[in-house]
Amino acid sequence: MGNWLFKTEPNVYSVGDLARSTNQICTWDGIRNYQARNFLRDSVKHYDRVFLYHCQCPQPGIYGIAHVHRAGYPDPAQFDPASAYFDPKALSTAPRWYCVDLQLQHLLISTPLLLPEIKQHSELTQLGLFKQPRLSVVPITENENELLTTLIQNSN
DNA sequence: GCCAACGTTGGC
DNA sequence: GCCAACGTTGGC
Repeated sequence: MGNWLFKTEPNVYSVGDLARSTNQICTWDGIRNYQARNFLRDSVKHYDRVFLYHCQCPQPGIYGIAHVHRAGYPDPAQFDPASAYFDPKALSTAPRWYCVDLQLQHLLISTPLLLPEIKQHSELTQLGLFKQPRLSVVPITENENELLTTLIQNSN
């Protein structure tokens, strides 16, 4: 069972948007970075746990927890000329980009785990969030998962 | 808006 | 395949 942290800009897509969608399920599409693509295609599995992180906003932090409802499959947006995520070089026979479906488990909008608190914990300084700040899909170790979960439970 | 880090592109 | 130029990311 894997654990992950996915970043999103709430102006583009937020945990609140996910909470309002049908069955609280969404397609996590539009990832256009090869390392993140490889994770989505090869490593993110059904029922894996995903911490949802809001970035590029006044108070960056974890605003929700989801699980993987459907593991990696070709991102439909790459084939859609009307989509901002359209990729003319992607072929249906050779997709370039992958997505997963997420289902929301815990909405933390009113009690997020904010970045300054995450940074206070020395055990979390090795988070992929900090080691690979450009990556929007990063793995979380089991120890990190447990600590993040405890911190989130304590504030809820 | 700034800036550091780092990914991508394209000429050679 | 190298590498300079350029683009993107994300905290502040």
